[in-house]
Amino acid sequence: MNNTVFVLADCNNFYVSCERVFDPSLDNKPVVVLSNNDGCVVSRSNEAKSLGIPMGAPYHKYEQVIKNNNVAVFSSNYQFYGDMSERVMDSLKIMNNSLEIYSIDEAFIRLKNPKNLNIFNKILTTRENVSKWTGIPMSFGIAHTKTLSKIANRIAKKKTNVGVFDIRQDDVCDKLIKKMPVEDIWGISVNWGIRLRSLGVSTIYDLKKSNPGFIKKNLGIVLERIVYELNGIPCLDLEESSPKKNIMSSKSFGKPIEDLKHIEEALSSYTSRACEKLRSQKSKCKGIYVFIKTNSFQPHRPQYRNGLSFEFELPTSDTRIIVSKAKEIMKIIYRKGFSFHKCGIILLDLVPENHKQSHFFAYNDNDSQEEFMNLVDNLNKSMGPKTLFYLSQGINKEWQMRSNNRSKRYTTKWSEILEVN
DNA sequence: TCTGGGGTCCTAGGACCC
DNA sequence: TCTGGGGTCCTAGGACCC
Repeated sequence: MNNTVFVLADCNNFYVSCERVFDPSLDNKPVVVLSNNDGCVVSRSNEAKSLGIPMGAPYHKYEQVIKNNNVAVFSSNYQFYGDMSERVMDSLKIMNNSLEIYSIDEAFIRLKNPKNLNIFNKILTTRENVSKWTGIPMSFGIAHTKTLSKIANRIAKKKTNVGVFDIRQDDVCDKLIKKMPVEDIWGISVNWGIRLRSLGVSTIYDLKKSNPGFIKKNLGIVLERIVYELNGIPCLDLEESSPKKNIMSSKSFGKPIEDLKHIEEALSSYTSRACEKLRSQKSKCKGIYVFIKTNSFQPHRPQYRNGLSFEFELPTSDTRIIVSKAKEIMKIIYRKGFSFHKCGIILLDLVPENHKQSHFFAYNDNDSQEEFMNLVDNLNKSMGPKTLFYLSQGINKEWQMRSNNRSKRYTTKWSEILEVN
């Protein structure tokens, strides 16, 4: 048996928990947080889960249940959640060096040579400290591989009071996973569940006992790795922060839009956001992909979708260059007479910003461009997002997303700081 | 009326080469 | 008349994740 230990740390009902930190009257009450545009339910308190509101449910379908049960409803407030996430991750980092931030509310911790350590107690302390420092409740799963730590985490969340579960004992593990469906594994969803079941594999234990070669032949290398991981043989290591390879920014509009001018405004705004992210990870992009689509949830309406990519002569992170090219592409893919629902941009093939592959013919004015963009970024950082923005993003914003119940940005905006009376 | 947004990795198949 | 086999690279699309 290998000696490395992986711990998956996961925030409980993260967005709801964030809201509760600044409004304790929400404790023990049903609470949901909606996606952008108030579209779907993306975070639920345990009380809301008990009411049968599923993850990802369209809000409008559950509006009645929500009203009847006095469920508190919040629009998503990503500035706030992002900041709370940073606090949680920083807390984890103080206590554990090897950390992989896997998503806004999850991180893997790797403990090397943990022989002389009482891991369970160490993790209990970690959990207490995060709760004390940030107010966010977490669950922890301890195991020999990442895949098993995910399973341990699920058990910690559902079946323990302390929020920590160690699954390293083989007999303990086997007993539990005999009762768990194969779809409870990280990386196995409905589709693969169906194929596995057709091969006679229906529980996690069944998959653990499968022949890796047979699984590889029938389902590919990803599933084969999972079989090894279930047996305590790590195939996945910590992936310490690597820069993104693509950056996307897209949103559905607050209402259907036909006018090219409004679409261009929205696109400018999303592009500008994508470029900020690009520069903040110190990258440039070699190309872009721009797309537009009608609402596929309304199949009786005329449907249209299109997208087109473009490659720059030189990698760039200049908002002005990227916005103007994105708008050119939009003019090509746009068609008059459709009600559009969403558009977006993906920045492709990102390279480090100092990777200056000079092009013999291309005009190169990088330095003054970079100075200008830095100025804009710094100003927006210190004075608040969108202090300075491009006129092409529009003023009236016909396309602005719906966000009717957003809480205050308690931790990132002075004007919205919590007041105690 | 109202169904999110942002990622990663793998595979199959075509183009091309020797 | 005969028309291989093996390799690489690229891309689109599928599957998964939170």
